[in-house]
Amino acid sequence: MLEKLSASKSEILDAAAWCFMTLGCDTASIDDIARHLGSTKGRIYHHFPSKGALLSAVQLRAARFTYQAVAPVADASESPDVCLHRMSETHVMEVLRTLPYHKVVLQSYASVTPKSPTEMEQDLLIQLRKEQRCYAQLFLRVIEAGMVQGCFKPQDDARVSMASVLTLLNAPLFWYQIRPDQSESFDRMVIDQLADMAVASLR
Amino acid sequence: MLEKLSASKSEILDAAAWCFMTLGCDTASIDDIARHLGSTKGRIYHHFPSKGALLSAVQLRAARFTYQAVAPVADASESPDVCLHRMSETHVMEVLRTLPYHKVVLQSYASVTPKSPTEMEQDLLIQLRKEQRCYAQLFLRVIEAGMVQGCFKPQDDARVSMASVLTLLNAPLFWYQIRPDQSESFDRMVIDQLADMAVASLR
DNA sequence: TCACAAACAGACTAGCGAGTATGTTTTTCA
DNA sequence: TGAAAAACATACTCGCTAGTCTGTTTGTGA
Repeated sequence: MLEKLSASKSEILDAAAWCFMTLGCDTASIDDIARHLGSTKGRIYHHFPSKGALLSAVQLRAARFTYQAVAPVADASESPDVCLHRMSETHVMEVLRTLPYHKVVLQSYASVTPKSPTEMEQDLLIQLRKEQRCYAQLFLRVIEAGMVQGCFKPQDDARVSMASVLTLLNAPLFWYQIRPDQSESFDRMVIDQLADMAVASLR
Repeated sequence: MLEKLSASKSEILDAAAWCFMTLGCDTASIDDIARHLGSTKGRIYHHFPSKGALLSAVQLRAARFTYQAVAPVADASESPDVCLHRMSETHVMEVLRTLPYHKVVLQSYASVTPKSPTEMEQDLLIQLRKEQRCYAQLFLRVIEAGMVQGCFKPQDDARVSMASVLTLLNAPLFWYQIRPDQSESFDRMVIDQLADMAVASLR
């Protein structure tokens, strides 16, 4: 779960996430990423066996960013609505901090069927789905607890509620722009408003 | 706004939307779409000048599907929360009905920068953004009205609320699967639940 | 300091896919 | 009914990119 990655590898992932975000996962070429690094493809293919593996590594890292941030604040002994509110704040905060990674995940969420996936790339995809499910469970548990305890309105399918809430919390991926004038107050406003909406949507 | 399109052109758009959805906008080739139609690229290039134009046409049609469905029920003389609830129901219903088109929009929402856009493709993109903004205005107006009248909680930026609500209503794009056993009741459940959540998230 | 491996650079190939150019069929209409 | 245009089919080109192969540099440990 926590394989440490070298500085060079991490740098490559950052560049890949950035290029995938701005150009699109398929449009961005390995040469684009290498150029953005100020080096050549030799460096990339030395660390990653294929483009698909590189893409999966970016997505995997995105999932782990949010998991490592949110898991510590998912305290089951607390009131579910309070707990969900802090989880939501933390999630949005982390998404804004590591935006390129999550925009890549967003892109590849739509088209689920790669054309000719390698055996190993298939395994990476399975691993990715597993960790994503694991992360979603954090939210599902607190939402179900809230429905049982009565602070959330009971629904036919709590998984629909969970998925919808997570989508709501990821809404900034569609319109948030990284600007030079990183207005701290704007971020704070977005975080608060989305967390409020997430909790309110379940009442 | 309402250019009638021939039966053949419409059929091509359906096939393109399907292939773009299942294979991805960039992965799906013109030959893939032609094969799915039981014909060859000649037919497609006779109706559309380029792949980018075809993609834009799909996205434009998606925007018009929802607009034509929702605009009639956006009654400003009504209570904003009631109005938003019916708009939300209608939106989700239409999205589920024309799912492939909207999944294509979802995909191309992430990567905003095509590599070398033609002059004409640029114009199509501008036209598309304009109609999308126009559709979003329908929701923005009723949300702002609700905040003024007091049935919605006032926020710093109503546009953030609007964008988040629309994202929430599009949540099925991430997990809804077209199945042979189109359970009508499941659709109804999803529609109701999402519309409820959308209105509740603003209180 | 020397061997050896890791970490790259640079040139090359092979295949895929967008777009084109031209032929063929079908429809339309005068 | 005949000619012209629309609606396709087929064969081809050409650029781009993933992946490879072979050199070259930089650390690293004995």
